[in-house]
Amino acid sequence: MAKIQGKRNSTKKEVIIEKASRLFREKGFGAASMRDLAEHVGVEAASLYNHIQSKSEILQTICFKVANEFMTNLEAVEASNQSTLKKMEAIIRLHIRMMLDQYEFVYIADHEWRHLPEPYLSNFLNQRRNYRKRLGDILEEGIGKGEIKAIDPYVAVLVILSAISGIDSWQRSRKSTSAEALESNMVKYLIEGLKK
Amino acid sequence: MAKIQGKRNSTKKEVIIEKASRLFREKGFGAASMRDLAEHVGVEAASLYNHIQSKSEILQTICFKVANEFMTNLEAVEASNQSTLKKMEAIIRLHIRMMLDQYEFVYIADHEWRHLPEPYLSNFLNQRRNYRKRLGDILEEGIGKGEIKAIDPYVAVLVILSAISGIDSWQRSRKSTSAEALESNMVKYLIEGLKK
DNA sequence: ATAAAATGCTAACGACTGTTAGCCAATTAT
DNA sequence: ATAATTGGCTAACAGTCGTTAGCATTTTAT
Repeated sequence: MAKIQGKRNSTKKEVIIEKASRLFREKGFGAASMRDLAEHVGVEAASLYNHIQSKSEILQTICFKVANEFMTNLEAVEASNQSTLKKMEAIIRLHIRMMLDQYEFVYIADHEWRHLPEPYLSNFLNQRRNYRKRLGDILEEGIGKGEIKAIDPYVAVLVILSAISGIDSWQRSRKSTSAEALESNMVKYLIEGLKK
Repeated sequence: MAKIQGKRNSTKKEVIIEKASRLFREKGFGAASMRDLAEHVGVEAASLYNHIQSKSEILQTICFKVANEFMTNLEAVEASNQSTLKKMEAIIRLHIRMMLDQYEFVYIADHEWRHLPEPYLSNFLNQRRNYRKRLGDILEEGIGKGEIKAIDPYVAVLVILSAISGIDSWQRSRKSTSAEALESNMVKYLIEGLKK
């Protein structure tokens, strides 16, 4: 049975996935070994397999957890009755926040999905394509209604998502740019390019 | 002696690096094996070592080749007498072009630098920090002269570079967006956010 | 033609990979 | 108290990794 861990309010499987996310980001999925991971969890490598089925399963869990979270949020935004600009701002802000406080997970979903085994790889890429398509549709609708500038929606989505995912190279140590300032400045830049 | 290859106007070392760049991008540095690479070059794994010294050396060559190319261009732009907007546009266009026609190399310098061994890793990161700093200085000067909008230069650099590096997820197959259209649309979006 | 250098090959080393088997102790359920 | 389950351990497997040694062949220089 999956019981509650003593210290924290999380199962050991969750601890494993959390530690793994850090390791996968630092070394890359291929270069991170199960023995490495085991050491960080405080256990022998073989013992990991009492909680997970394979190394790939960890990657799958992380990637689809992130994908589902973004997708759920997108659906909420789509169903809302805001203006196009407000919708885009909501999405942009969510992406930035996710990047800031679920950094490891988002990073892996962004950069290590290549190592997903089939059929999960195709599945993941389909979801991603679908997500971007629907973001583009929001922009296109906004253009049709004359709410935003007539920019190529595909390029705009590319720019917005890539810009945010680039926060991974942000130097958290810099005092000059706090998380809040980063978010507001980035929103400003990205939204400004959409306004008429 | 490093002699000229029969077919092409390139040494075998260059062929190895070219094939490796493709492989490193597809599988990641850690997951790409020398035996894999050897097969693509048409040779046994051990024979590679007649032309290179190690797997890491290939990564180093690629990363610093790209870094030097960008740095050289930046110096030319800095020395020029253009307006801030023109300077930024020149830099943006170069980045996009590099991304489009030296895709594999740029991708690796962007994503696989983590696997550089010390002291090359520190060296590379220093160069990158320096590059971004100087891009930020160009923007700051433009703001001081009142040529562009008073945006946070650090964030602007982050957005611009990240947006361009995100072209790696661009679907070349899409007929709807040619390389030229992509470039002009992207420049438009990114430059627009800088204008007053 | 002969020497020298470059480049290929096979075989192998030692280290490391993800994962499984089998056993034992601790915890939980009856 | 006893049985059942969970989760830890050690040992090991079969495979792959980057790399080196030693030898053979081809190409270049003299």
